[in-house]
Amino acid sequence: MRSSLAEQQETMEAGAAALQPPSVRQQAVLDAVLALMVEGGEQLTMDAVARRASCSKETLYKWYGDRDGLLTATVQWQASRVHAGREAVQALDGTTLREHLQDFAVSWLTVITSRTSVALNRIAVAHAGSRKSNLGGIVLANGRFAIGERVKPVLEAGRAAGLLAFADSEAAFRTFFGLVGRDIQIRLLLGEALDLDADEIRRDAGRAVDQFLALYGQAKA
Amino acid sequence: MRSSLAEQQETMEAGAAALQPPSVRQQAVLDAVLALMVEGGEQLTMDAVARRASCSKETLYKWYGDRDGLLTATVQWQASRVHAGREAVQALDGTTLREHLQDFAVSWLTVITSRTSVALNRIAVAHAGSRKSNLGGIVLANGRFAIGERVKPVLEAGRAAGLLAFADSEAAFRTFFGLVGRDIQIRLLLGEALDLDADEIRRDAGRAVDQFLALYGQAKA
DNA sequence: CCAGTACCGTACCGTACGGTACGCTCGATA
DNA sequence: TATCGAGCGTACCGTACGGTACGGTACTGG
Repeated sequence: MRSSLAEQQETMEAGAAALQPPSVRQQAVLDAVLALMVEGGEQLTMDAVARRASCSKETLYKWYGDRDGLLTATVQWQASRVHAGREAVQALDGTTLREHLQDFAVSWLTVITSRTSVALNRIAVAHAGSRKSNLGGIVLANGRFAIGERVKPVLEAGRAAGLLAFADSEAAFRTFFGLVGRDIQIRLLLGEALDLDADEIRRDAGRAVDQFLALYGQAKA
Repeated sequence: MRSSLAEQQETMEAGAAALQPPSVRQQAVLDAVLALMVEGGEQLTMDAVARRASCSKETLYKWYGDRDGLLTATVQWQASRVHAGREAVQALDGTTLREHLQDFAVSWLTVITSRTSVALNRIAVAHAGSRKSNLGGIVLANGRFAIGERVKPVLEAGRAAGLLAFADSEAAFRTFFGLVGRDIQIRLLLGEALDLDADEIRRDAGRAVDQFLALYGQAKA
């Protein structure tokens, strides 16, 4: 008996890339799930997914094992296309450092304010309450922690170039994270409307970067 | 026909104080709900609540109208005992300003890391997804916004005393909020263990206050 | 002592939803 | 053309849970 996708995932760590990427048809199913999550009008039931994806429930169960498996696959599918590869960090000067940080801040704000992210995080948070199949862990691994791992090398390169001063890059990153996100994510998750356009995001990101550099920058920056 | 508590609440704005505080027995019921939320082992069903509170389901429905009414009342009950009254802000010097900010930071961190807050926020976030009865709004009003309204006068007093410099107290508060909370709340909501003891909270708060003062403090501070 | 009220405990109802079974179609392979 | 597997649509099952009904009990006011 061929092992189902669900069984396959069980042995994996949260957030690891899927061993076997979903087929095109499977991607369409997962996109249907995302669409339903985002619209939110309808309950996210297996029937609704099947109807939306024009597939049978039996297929859903064959592919994903159970409802949790489907949700997990959806979260991973979304995660798989969010973060691009990490580019190598070469020598930095003050300007490029600032640009890098600005880019991170903008893309992070863009992600967390997107309807998809809000919907997905809501599901994951709700799920984290009732244990079993840690969607929360996957979301954290691909969100907060993934960006941390991408930002920290930049911070360290900044320090190596004498532009930044800090002892612990993790702590420095967390401060950056706080300055960028502030109360935005929790307000969105709790249902506030609060939509930022690209301009506001850029300004917000700029302010956060300025503040971060004010706290951690060396004279040279 | 006497209007039920649920109907009574409908006409109120999110987060306003209850017109008629719950009776002692009703408080016990709401505490039972909170206890169930925090333990999380059991599903939060009306049956479970009735069993835990040793009351009949019929009574629950009489008092609260429906499940949402019960949840709403629970959130408001918890909110009602979280925030103490706002003390008047008198003249500030650098030391007392720092103390005030430190107190806010400590109490905010203590709240958001408490199991009760995490459980309640999870419920509210989940609820915010499916519209109807805005628990999210209530939680926001009594959490994030309530503390904002308490902190901003202190910031303004600090500015009046020449200790702080900022144009917009809301923006300054949001920075403070971000520096204090960082990634803590979202990590907890998404299920990370991450328990801070009182010492860590105090250190964290101190760091946040230092950073805030570094950004907004005037020479005098 | 009697009515009325509040409320507990429990049984019950309806339905929504997770999960399964099955018949049918369609495309691929021999 | 016959066979087969993948997968769609639909019907079905069991159960959990929101909500209601009702009998029994204890307390209160007359």
